[in-house]
Amino acid sequence: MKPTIKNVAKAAGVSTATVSRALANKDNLIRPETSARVRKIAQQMGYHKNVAASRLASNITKTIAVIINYTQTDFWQTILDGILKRAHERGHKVIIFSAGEHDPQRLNETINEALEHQATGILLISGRIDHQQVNTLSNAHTPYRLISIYNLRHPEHRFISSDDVKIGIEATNYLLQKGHTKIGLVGIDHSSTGQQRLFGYQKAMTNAGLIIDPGWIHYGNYSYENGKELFQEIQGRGLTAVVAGSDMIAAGLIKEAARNDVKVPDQLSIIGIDGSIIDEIITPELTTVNQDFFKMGTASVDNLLDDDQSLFIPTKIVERASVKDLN
Amino acid sequence: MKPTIKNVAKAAGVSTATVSRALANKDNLIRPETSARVRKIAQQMGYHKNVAASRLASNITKTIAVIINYTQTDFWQTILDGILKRAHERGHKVIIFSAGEHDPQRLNETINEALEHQATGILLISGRIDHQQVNTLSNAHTPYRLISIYNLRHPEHRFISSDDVKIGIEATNYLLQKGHTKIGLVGIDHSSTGQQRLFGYQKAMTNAGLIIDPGWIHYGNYSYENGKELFQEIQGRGLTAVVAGSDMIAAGLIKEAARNDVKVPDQLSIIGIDGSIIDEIITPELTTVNQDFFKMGTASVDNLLDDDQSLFIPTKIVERASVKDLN
DNA sequence: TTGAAAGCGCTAACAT
DNA sequence: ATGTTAGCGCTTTCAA
Repeated sequence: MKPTIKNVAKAAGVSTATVSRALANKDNLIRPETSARVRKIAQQMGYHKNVAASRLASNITKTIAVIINYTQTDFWQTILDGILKRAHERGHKVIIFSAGEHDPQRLNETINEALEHQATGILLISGRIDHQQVNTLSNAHTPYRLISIYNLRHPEHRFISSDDVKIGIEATNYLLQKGHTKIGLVGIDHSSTGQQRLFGYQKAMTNAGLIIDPGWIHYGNYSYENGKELFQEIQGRGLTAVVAGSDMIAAGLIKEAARNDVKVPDQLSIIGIDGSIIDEIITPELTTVNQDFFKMGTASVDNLLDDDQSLFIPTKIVERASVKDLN
Repeated sequence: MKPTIKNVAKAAGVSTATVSRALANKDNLIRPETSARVRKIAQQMGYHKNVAASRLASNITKTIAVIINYTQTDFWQTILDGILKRAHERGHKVIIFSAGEHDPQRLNETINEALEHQATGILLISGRIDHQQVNTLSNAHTPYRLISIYNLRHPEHRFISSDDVKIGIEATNYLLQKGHTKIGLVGIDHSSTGQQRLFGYQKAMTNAGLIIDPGWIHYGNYSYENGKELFQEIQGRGLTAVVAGSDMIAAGLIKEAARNDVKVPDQLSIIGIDGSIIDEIITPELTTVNQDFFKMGTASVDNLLDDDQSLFIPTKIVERASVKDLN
């Protein structure tokens, strides 16, 4: 049986209150010698406080629950880094719940688990979420923020995200400025993020007076494998440039292009949205648009704890999106 | 104020016991209509059970705590995947604690946090750990397993790991069979893992009757950046082949080799230990030794819950370590 | 099938 | 500086 505060109290010949004080380092409420002695005994017994009981009694948690609904991409890893750092700075613990891979049912369960933990607040990192799930969150009495997903028609759901419409516009404009007119969009998904990027792409093309051939747009799941698969879709359509929905899609496209003797960027320019740690590793030809994911993490913590409004993390795409020697 | 079970009970005109039964789906102890009615009311109120109180009262958790002490490499991600899958299959929740990056102090705190959570057991994924930390774990009254780190001199500390000595031997043998005699070992660290790999390398070289020049061995931290830095260390030593301590190290070496007009594998053969998702992406020249990290995750859960002995995850290095067109 | 009540391990007044 | 005690919100006998 695990030792409880009572066992420690008895072993030390003091009351449970004294043990509690000693372990909580309430130095002004306890004699240093007593405190030290109690702590030593507790350690010897291998005692660790029962956080459930502690929380129940004190009603304070200082814990941020993070839900990761992760996909093939690893963009959440850097976000999590940012969250961990800032949360630690602000004296909060972070507890992470994983909701499997794109499984709505499990995401639902996981949201409930997180809610049950009575955390200070919940951060949900997800590429996709449905109505019911957001409802569960908003009906509960726990502050939450959606990271990297938003719907401007529902301003009541606070979010922290990159401005995907802007990203779509800027990535497309970048290629337009290089003189391209037949530009494809490959590998976006049907979620909020994908749709906003699509919207940005359409806006930029239309602004430039260009007509988009529906065959220039191909959906996917942001993964490397999918990038490879999608390469054949853009063949034989006269495209000279492609906006890839993610850096992994771009990597897959480039890989397949090489296999098919299509020279990048001479015959086909590819610009990838979303940078990650593999930026430079993937291939020398590709440098990706790097959203400041880390900052997204820190901002999320601040936004949640300070109860601020929704926030777009500015991304300086064009400056960073240097596809080297592109045409 | 968040609704409690009392509020729900009052709203439904029943006792708290009935609410508890309804929410726990104890179908044989409650009339279906009552149960349904109570659950509906609870949902309308946005009620979520307080998991702290629940655990305190029932004294069951069915939760596995995972501590990630992550480093520059991302090998833990696949392990975590395996853990999540198996834990879910076995009806356990997983709660993840992050211990920052190679910070002994924080790792210590995090171990304590995990211990306080009264989980069924603790899985610690780490490349390095010191004596004090393992002590904390073993003195507490919670089962634990060390993942990917072990010390054969301390059989009391259960682990799940690849057999790094064997990996070192096989990777070196692979190059020996190709006819290399001047083989370096680059990027291993001073931890258990690194030392076992070094031991394997030494054993293989000695077995082959070769003398190791101390200048052939270079320590590092398994990261891509470090791989690039270490390239200069192996220059001008007459090496024809290198065992890289990790796939990221190998990627860094290859990148720098290219910058220095050293042809891989014609002038220098590089074999990387540890595969990860970036296997194929990094460069066509490199395919890495892929330890079955996912299996390591699932095995860890089983091993912990079934209270089995320590376990080496078999790795079929040679079959997988095809460095294409190498020499 | 439901309710009353004890108690899980801890914290925080309040008392001494 | 330390002890006593009343809960925190829930589950679980035991009774009805």
